[in-house]
Amino acid sequence: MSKAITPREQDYSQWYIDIVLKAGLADYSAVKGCMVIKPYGYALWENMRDALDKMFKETGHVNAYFPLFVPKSLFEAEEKNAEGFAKECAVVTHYRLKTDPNNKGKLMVDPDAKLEEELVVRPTSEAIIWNTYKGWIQSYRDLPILVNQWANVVRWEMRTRLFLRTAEFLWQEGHTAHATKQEALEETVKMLHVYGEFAENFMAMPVIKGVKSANERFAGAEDTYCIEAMMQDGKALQAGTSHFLGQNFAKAFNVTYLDKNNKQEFVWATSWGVSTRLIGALIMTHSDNEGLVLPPKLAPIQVVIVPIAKNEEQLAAVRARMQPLMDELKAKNIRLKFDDADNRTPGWKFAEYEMKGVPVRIAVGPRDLENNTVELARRDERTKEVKSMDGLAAGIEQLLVEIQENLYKRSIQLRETMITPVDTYEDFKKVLSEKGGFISAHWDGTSETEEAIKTETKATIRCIPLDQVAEDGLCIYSGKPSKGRVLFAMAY
RNA sequence: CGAGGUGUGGCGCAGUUGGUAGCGCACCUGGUUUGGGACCAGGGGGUCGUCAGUUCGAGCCUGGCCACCUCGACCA
Repeated sequence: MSKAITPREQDYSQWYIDIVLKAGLADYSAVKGCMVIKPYGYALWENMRDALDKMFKETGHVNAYFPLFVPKSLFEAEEKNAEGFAKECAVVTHYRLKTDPNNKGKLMVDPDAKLEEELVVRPTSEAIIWNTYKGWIQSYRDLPILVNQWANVVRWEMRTRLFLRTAEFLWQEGHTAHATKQEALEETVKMLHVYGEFAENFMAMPVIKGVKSANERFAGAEDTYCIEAMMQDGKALQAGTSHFLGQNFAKAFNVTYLDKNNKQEFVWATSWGVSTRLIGALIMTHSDNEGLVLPPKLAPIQVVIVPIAKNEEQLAAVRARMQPLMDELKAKNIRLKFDDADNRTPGWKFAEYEMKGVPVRIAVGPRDLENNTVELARRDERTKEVKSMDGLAAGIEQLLVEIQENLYKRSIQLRETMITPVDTYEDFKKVLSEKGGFISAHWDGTSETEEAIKTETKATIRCIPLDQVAEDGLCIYSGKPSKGRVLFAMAY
């Protein structure tokens, strides 16, 4: 592994790629656009997944699993959804290979094994799930259905980026069914807040909650709510979405229930999801030129102990001295690694764990054993100090909390500087090209205006913030009246 | 899909006028080391992306093909 990563200032894209590869999160694979998530990256995802899963269950959801394949006839049932995804669907047409008679040792698709009906590899699961829900729902007593699934999906993207947009990715998708519009709307917003809370509390990543404009809405949704995060380079990243699907899927799949008055009604739906893209968001929110920076709540390793020893006896002495501390930390459920690998020097390990974003590092050597101290280093601020071994476990526990808070504080400060209100299109273009970030501006509410701005500047409306203040103004583009500001940005 | 790039040991790369493959890191052994990516000595490991052509001889020349990456277009 080479030593340096490309500095952020020099080439942000390359910096990001370097972090992903050199921190050992993921690798390129033999398949274009698909990545291998390596153990360290997967451990990070597992921590995210576990925290989210707990939050889903606390809000009454249960997990289930639906098929990877969606028969084409089901996939196309909800027209807007199908159209929206059609261009990026992988399709299974055959179910068998055979040896190629003209090419020894090679296989070919068996033309006799053509499927009667093509199977779409799910880019999202609304279709297969709503086809299933049809059989689950007869009465209002069957509602609500609050199901989530952890799964992989495939979207055959032209252009991929590690974690941010891969052809196959891991995610969770919640699919709920409700008796009333009101309840479905409440669910949509509730899950948006779950995502917001996860982003802020666990990822230490500030997000803006809002609603998508019609142009950016999920195909098949009545409304798409989202959390939008601001990356260090001034580009926005959609970090999670929660969709109010109305009765679109219920109508497409004829999912109805009998209400208390024995009246047949269509079911109301929501769906919501976050993906491994969050790992990309995490990287671009906190990391620096030394590598990854991870919030303690999600870090696979929260504390690493690097022993410094000239020989086996010294190593044994360090280990013995650290054992009580390690026991204490483990009792506090702190994820810990004691790195006694003898083929790496301490200096190498210091650099390596900084690259991997481990929040707290402890170095202990003979000098410390003598003085009853350790060297304690924190990744977020890259500072280190000598601390007494006495009361260290509690101090470390506190430090992890402090680092978590500091990362959030730091990123929200940066984010605040990245929201710029503008009142003219000239200023809009100027801020966009010179500074980036979110631009808060008046918009007349039409798709035409949004489209025109996108064509001219590549910026899109990231969201209409939920906390938008009522303010009369004029659309920066059309000059028509507007009742509040929306957020524009260049986006990933 | 457009532009560019790259394919040589696990990784990163070099390879001159064509003469039968090398460097750094990593790995193995031994020793010295270890407080910010250690050092010495010895050692193992490569059908040079693929197919064809030119040639006595191809990593190198010619042509085709394939793969992956980057940037852009596209993208809920």
